[in-house]
Amino acid sequence: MSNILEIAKLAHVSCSTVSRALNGRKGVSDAIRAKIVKLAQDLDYYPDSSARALVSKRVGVIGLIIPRTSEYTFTSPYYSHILLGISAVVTERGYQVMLVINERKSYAAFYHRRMVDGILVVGNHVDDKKIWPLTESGIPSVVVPGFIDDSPRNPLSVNSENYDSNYQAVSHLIELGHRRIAFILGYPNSKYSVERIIAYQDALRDHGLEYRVEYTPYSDFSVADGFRVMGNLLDLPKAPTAVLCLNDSISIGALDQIKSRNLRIPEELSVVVTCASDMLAHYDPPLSTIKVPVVSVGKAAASALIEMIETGSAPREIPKIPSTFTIRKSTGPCPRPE
Amino acid sequence: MSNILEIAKLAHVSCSTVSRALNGRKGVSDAIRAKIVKLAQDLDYYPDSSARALVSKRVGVIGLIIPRTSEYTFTSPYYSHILLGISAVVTERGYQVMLVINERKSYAAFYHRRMVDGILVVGNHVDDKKIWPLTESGIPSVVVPGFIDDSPRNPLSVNSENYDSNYQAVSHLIELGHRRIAFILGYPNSKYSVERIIAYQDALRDHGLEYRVEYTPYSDFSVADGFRVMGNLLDLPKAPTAVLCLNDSISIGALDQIKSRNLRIPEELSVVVTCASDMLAHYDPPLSTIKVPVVSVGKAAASALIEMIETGSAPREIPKIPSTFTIRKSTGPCPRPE
DNA sequence: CCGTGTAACGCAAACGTTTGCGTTGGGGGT
DNA sequence: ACCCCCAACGCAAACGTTTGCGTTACACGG
Repeated sequence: MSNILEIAKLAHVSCSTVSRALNGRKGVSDAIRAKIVKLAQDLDYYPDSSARALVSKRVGVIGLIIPRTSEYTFTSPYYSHILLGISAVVTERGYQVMLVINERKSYAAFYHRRMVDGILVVGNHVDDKKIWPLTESGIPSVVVPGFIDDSPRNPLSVNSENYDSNYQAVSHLIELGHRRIAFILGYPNSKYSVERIIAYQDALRDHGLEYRVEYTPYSDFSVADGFRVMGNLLDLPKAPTAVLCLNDSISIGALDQIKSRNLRIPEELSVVVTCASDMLAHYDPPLSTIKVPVVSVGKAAASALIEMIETGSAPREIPKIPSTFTIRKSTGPCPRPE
Repeated sequence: MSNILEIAKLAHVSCSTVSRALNGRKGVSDAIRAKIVKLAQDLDYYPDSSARALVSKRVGVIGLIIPRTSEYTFTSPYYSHILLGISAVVTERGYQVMLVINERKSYAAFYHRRMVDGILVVGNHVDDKKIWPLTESGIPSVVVPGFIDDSPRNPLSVNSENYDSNYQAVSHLIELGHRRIAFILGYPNSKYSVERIIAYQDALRDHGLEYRVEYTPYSDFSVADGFRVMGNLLDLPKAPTAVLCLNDSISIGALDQIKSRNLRIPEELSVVVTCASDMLAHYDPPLSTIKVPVVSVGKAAASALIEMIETGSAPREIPKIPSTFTIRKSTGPCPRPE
């Protein structure tokens, strides 16, 4: 309701002094600063964001693009944890988050209209043609998680390390004697899937095993599809003796399928799940898990974007957030060695 | 990059004419309007939101408060569908959505700083003390879904109709001969739970049945807790012959529990699920369902808020969005009549 | 006592847009 | 021919803040 000029009059100073005092800049004595701060408190003063943005050219808002504002993205534990990480950093750095849900216009328009200082794209199955204009216009922008190819036209991207942990998990199963190891994947073009399938293939090859495509079915990342695909695997003439699941939802669906057939874990079937959340933390038996630190990924992405905004240049290197493979009780010796 | 003045010079008109032309107001001839529009296109002109907001006092943004920016809210099908409805309306009406995730400051501060034109509170387990200042300051605000009590201090709220559909479902089960009917609830203080439990109690009473508290356990709304609570119910000395579940997640957990015990639906146990999403649409057998039109709830809330913003007064009456009870194959005659 | 540096503060422009009011010109009614 | 009205357009203030620059006053060293 009140503005800077009003405070200035009551404090018998100029409005520039009020601005400096309230923004914590130097050039104002402690006594006057205290008086101004108290006055602002009493008058219930709030700075007008629009006026501030108009002159300072910064609005303190980052745009969050969730390409599919659909059931899937909001519902997915993976994405909701990324959002948690983003929220934490953004709040800490004093920014706000604007959801960019109006996809009819280009993403860049939100920057050009000065509604946001930078853009954070969440989701790796994004239409490249809507992404490229961001880098071409020099708009501070980060894509998380990762990106499919490393074209120079793509913005900076942040991802977890996906190769090592998967390699370890597959090696672990092989060392337990398993030869028929399945891996339920997600969408074919997801970088998330690609890195892991390569690790899987490498581990097989390094141990002298053959890669068989029928053991690496795709899914749509959902619980229902995890259930369906797991059923297909178990119906194979040579059903796998061990299975890895790519994400939380697939894991839940697959475990449901296994439970519905009364197969014992790990006596009859070994299971390794990939977890972003801790929804499966209390499963019986405790699950051997590839834990993906998704919250950290979100934090790293937000940090990188804010650094781009504030320094005007891209960070040197984005650290890959390491995943960790932990052996628990859901993986055991192969029941029927060949 | 370019501004209104630049366009004005090139078009040999004043900047007020440019403003009127671009905003579709009358008072500018067709010829000049066309020239200005083309010029704006060529110059890649975007209006500066800050400057516009500064003078017009409207920013075209609504603040979205999700009290728990936690795993729960983002993950829940219920809330994600509300967000879908909100998104649709907000986009259609030309607004943007800002996530209010900085809970350290009061919600009202976002309005006073003119970052938002109104505030939409999503979630009914909200701290009242953070809500009240909204109405007291006359800030356009809507709470969805519903609110616990009808204190005049509370803002406008939007909810689905919850009583009738639940009454019908319970009556349906009673008419099938069931006498031991369980109802897995959510948090005790959720309005969502309260209305439904009253309908449940009324239906029992109207049919001369006794209400037994051990059949109406609380849960935390999650899949895991649905699983746990369903297990407790089935372990009762007098286990129920029919069960209702309050939301999607509880339903999934409860169905998992039933499946893990190999109980046949509906021969051994009748089930009625409450659905906001269609995650359970293809379940076998097809489920008797209380369908809650959550997307519509979100739409109604957003519409009401925008009306408050634009007219300055609260809408007369918010329609209750009706839920519908549909009988399918998961409810059958009571297996062991008493 | 003088010169110099510095902290504290005021002045006023600038940011880009909207909008009330004033002016102009031309057309239509009497 | 006169008056009046309205459409089309310009002028300039206003929105609230930030900030570069100028001014003042005071301390301090020489």
